[in-house]
Amino acid sequence: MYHRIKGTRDILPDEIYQWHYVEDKIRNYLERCNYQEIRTPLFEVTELFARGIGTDTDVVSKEMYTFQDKGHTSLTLRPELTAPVLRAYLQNNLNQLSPITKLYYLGPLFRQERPQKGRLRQFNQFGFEIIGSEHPEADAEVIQAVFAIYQELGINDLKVRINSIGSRDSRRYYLDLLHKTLAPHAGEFCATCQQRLERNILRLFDCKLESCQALLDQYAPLILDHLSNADILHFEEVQALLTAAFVPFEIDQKLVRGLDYYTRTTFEITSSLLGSQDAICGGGRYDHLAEDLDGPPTPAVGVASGMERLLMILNEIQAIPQPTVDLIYIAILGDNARQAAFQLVSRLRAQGYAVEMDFMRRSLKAQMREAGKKGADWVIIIGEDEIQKDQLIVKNMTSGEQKNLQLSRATEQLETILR
RNA sequence: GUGGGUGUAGCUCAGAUGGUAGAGCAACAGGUUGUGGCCCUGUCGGUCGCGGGUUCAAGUCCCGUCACUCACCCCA
Repeated sequence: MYHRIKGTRDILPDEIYQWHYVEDKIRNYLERCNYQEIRTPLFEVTELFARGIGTDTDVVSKEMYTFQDKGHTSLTLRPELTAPVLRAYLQNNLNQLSPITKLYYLGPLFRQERPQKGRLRQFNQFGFEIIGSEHPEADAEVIQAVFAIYQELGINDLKVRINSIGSRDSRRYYLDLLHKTLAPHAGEFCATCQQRLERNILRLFDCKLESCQALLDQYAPLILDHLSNADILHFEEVQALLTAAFVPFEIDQKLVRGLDYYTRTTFEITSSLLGSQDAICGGGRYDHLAEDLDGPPTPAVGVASGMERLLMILNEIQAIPQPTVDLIYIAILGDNARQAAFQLVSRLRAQGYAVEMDFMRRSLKAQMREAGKKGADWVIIIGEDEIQKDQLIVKNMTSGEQKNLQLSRATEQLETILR
């Protein structure tokens, strides 16, 4: 017997309605914001991710599913969607159609990590991007919109954290400063932090060790104290806009995101209902990604939200309504009734009804049980007797009432009963 | 990659000190002749993850291995 590979999931029929429900809600809200859907390939040339996300990031350095195709091109199953979306935006010259483009997506991503709660190797995200605007209202809309989607789905206890890591220039200045300040104390940090100090200094803030955090509190300059005036202004306006839109948030100067392309605004929304991986979405501004991908300078901001994590929360708070079934079941008795029944099935379906008939040739009792189990509202019984008398029986499964109708005029007569 | 937990019927789980397995639910069939949901009865269903070892005897002890899971790193 074959098994699913590690970190993947089968979404079975009794769960799929949840996905449909959530996807509908997401699409509905995003289309109210006038985002348009985009679908890009599941794999891309490896270099797109290496250049877009950054070779030093964990995602690129150790989590990608990379392989060679027969033309010896290195391909990678997409580990995130911002870079592919921007690639598509540039390649198809969407910037020629309008200076501003709002895109959303929904689909699977792949990262070869050790699976755990809320973390899979193939997982789904929805996300959206505003490409073309450098202004804080774009940042604010992205945060406001994801937050609103969660609210419409019935989730309330969420924590929105925002930060600004500055434009590239002021960030470079800050990183230098940070390094200069901390280097003399390097020996006091834990082993991994010592590596972070040299490789990816912002990650120091992620360390869970109290000793390291204490050192940071003592020595590290705070990023917000070292941004340019323009950065500060931008960040303040984002905050003002969020406040105006009633989005609660807190500033977290230690919020650092793991992808290199971010500039200025970064944010994350977390839920206490998830496990240790508590972020339901994350995003930010990436004003230089277009250039990094050899396009013209194009400011942009976006967010990516985990579908599985979203569903975990919704199940936890039981916020997904049961699906409604709307089914007519046709019970058949005897070989002579089968053709008439099958004909009725096809007629009723053509009229728009959901209809299913018995395929097991079992007793009427068993067929009724089956109909009940499937949640059928009506059962139509066609047996040998009925064929003889040009009749059929319609039974209402809720009230238990049943009526005889004329088989040859079944479709018209049913119309009035089934409504 | 590192550490912890778990692995017994389709599902959820019980199986003290070792003596070759059970329950509930589900499935299926009956409870009079062609009618569901409740109730009752019965039936089906397991090489106890896999491989070694100890023992007269192992689901139960030991070793190994695989899988799942949670956590670290990082992220959705």
